[in-house]
Amino acid sequence: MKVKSRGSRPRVTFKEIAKELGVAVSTVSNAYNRPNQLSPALREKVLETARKLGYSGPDPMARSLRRRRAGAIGVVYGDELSYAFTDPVHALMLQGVATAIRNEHLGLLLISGWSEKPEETCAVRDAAVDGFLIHTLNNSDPLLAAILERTLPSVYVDRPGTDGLPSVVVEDEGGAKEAARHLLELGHRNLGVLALPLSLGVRDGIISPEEQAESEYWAVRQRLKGYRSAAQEFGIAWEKNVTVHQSVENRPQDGQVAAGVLLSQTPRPTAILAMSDQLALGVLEYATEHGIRVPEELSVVGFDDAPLAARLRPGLTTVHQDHLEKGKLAGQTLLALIKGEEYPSSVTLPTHLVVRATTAPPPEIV
Amino acid sequence: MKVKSRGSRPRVTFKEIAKELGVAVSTVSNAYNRPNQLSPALREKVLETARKLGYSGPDPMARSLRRRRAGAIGVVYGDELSYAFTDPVHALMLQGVATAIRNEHLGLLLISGWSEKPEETCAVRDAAVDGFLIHTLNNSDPLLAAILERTLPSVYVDRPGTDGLPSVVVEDEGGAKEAARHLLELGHRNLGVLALPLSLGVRDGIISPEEQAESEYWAVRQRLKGYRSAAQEFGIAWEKNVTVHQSVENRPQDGQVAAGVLLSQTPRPTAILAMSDQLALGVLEYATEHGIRVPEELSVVGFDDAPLAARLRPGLTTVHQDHLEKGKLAGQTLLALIKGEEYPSSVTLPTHLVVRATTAPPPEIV
DNA sequence: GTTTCAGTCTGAATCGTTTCAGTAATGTAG
DNA sequence: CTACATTACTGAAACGATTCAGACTGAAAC
Repeated sequence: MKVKSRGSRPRVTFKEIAKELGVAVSTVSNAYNRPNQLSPALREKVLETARKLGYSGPDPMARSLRRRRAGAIGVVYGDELSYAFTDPVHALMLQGVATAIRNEHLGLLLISGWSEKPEETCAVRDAAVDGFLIHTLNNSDPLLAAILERTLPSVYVDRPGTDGLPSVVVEDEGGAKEAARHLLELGHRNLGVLALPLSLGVRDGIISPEEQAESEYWAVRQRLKGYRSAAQEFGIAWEKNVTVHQSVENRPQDGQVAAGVLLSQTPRPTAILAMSDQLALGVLEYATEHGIRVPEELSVVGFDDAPLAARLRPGLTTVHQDHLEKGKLAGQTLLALIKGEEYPSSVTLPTHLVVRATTAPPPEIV
Repeated sequence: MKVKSRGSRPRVTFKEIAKELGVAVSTVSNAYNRPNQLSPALREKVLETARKLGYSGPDPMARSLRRRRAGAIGVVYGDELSYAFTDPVHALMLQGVATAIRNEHLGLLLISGWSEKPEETCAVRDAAVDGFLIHTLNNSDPLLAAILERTLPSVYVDRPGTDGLPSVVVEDEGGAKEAARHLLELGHRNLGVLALPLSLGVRDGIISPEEQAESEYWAVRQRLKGYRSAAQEFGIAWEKNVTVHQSVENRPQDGQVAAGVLLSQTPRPTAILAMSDQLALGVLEYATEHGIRVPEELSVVGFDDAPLAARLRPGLTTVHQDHLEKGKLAGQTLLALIKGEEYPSSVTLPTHLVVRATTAPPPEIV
C-alpha cells in the first residue's frame, strides 16, 4: 500500500511558546538549558506549554550553529559508504572509535566522498561534524583536499599526518618483514604477494617492480617495503622470485581469483603473503577447491589477525595488529584535538606475527 | 610527543569576503551556490578572495539551519554504538541503507542512545538528521519516545510501525516455523531454543514459558511464535520438550555458553534452534570442543543466513533473509518519506529455510 | 525614442537558537 | 535606612548562511 505524507503545519519554535506564555524567548531557552536560571514553577509552565503546542524540542541545527559544535565526528569513505561495513577489520577499527566517544554525546557520521561528478565533494563540505577521521586517502585525492579545506580537527589513521595533524599508524613495515622472514626461514624461495590496491583507480593484476615503487597508499608501500627488505636479507632476487598481484577490492573472492593468477606463474610460488586476512581467506578457499593442501603444498600468511583468522581450520598464520586499539586511540586523539587538550602528535602501534597452521616448509625441500 | 593545538583566529565568513571585495553578502553566496546569477569574472574574484583569506567553505550548520535540511539520516543504537559493527548481519543491513542513499549526498549518522544518566537522551535530541531509521527499540524504550518527539520522517526496521510510520520487516514467524518444522520432520522431539534477548535489561539464562510470552521485541516474539506453532503442529508439548535460553549479546561466545546450558538439560535436546547465525556458530564451536558430532549427534539451525553460514564446514542450515534488501528498502522508504514522495506503508520480506549440512535425524531414531 | 528584457547585483528578512549584559525586585548586612 | 548581593527574568545581538523581491544596467525589439 502506498501512502503520501501529509503536509506539515508550520513548526513550533521557542518564539511561539514565549508568545503563548508572555515570557521572553530567552526564558524558554533557559527552561531547557539552564533550569537553575528560572523558578521551578515557571520552568514547569514552559515545558507544559511546549508539550501542549506539540513542540519537537530545540532545533539541533540552530543549536549547533549558535554553539559552534556539531555533535558528531566524520569518517569519510573514498568510494562507496558500504565499505565501512564490508571489511570486518575496518568495522573493528570503527568499533574502537565508538568506544572512545561513548561518553561524549557524539555521533559517528559516515560520509561517502563518492559522487557522480568527480568535482563534487558535496557530502564532505556539507557534513556537520566537529572533526574528521582520515584514512585510506592518499595525498593526491581531491577528497583529502576537500577535508583539509574545512580546517577542522582531524586525525589520520593508517598513514602519517600532513599539515601538522596527528596520526595513528601501525608497524606495517615491521610486521610485513616478519611475515616474509618467517616464510624464508621455512625455506620458501618463490613467493607470491597479494597486495591491496597501490593507487586510486587501478585494476586487478600482476604488478611490475617499477609500478610497485609508486604506490600512493602509505600502508601498502610500507608492507611491500617490509616484504622486500626480508627478501634482501635472505639474498632473494625480488624481481625473479617474488610476484606481486594487486586486488582492488578486499574480499575473499578477490583473493581467490588472485590466488589462481599467482599460482599459475613460473616459478610457481610455494607461499603467499597476503596484505589482508580477507585476501588470505580467498587463497585458502582456492586451495580447498583445487585440492591444494595447506600448509603442506602451499603456505599462506595473512595480515590483520581478524577474529576469523584464529577461528579458521587450519588457523591462519598472520600479522597481528590491534584494530580496536587503533580506532580507540584515533578517537581519543581526535577528541583531545577538538577539546583543545593535549594530544599525542603521532602514535605507532606494534604488530607481530602470529604463527598458526597455514605455514610450513615448502614441499620439495631437500 | 604531546602537542597542544594553537588557538584559532576568528573565522572567515561571507561577510568578510564581501567587505574585502566591496560586494553584497548575497553575491558571495551566489558565487558558491548559483554561479549563473553573477558574471564569471566576479565569481572568480570572489572565489579568489575567499582563497586568499583562507575561507573554509560555507558553514554546514548555518546552511542546514537556513535550508532546513541536515544532509544525514540517523540510526540509533539503544546500547553501545559498537553494536553497529559487531553484528555482521546488521552491518549488512546498513550496507543496504548505504546503497539506497548513495546518490543523495546524505551521510549516515550513527547515534548511541546510551547515556550515563538514564533520562538524558541528548544524542538523539541533538542529532542533525533529516530522518531516523528505528530498529531494535521496543515501545517502552524511552529512546523511542525521544525519537518520536522529534517528529521527523522515520522508518521502522524489523518491527511494525507506530504513529502511522512505515516499516520494513521480514517473515520472522514463517521462517522460524519452517526451521522448527524441518527439525521435527527429521524426527527430533526435544529441542533447545537459543533466543535473542526478550526484553530490555534482561540476563542470560533459561526462560520459563510464562516469561516467553512477554517478549517486548517484536522479531523475537514472532520467531518464538513460529517455533511454537510448528511444535503444536507436531503435537509436541512445548513446556516439556522445548527449552528456551536467552543470550543478551549476540556473539558466538554467548552461543557457546548457552549451548552448554541447553545440552545439560533433561531431556537433552537433540537439536538446537538459534535465533541468529552468530549464536548457532557458538553452538558449533561448543560441539567441536566437546567432541559432539554435527549433525550426527546434534542438529543445529541458525537464523539470518549470514555470509559465513555458507562458508562454514559443515555448512549451516539456517533461515535465509535478505539483509541487504531490507536495508535498501528501509533506506528508500525513508528517502521517499523525507522528500514527500509516495512510499510503501509497510513491507514484509520473505524468508526461507536453507538446508545445508548441520541438520540430520536424531541419533537414537528407530 | 520608448519598451522590454535578460543579466547582474543588492538589502533585508529569515532560519531557531544561545548568550550576555542588564533591569527590577527581593532579601541581607551593616 | 543605605548599600550590596541574589534571584528571576528580559532584550537584543549574535551564529553564518540563504532567499527573494527589487534596482540598476545596457542592449535588443518595436
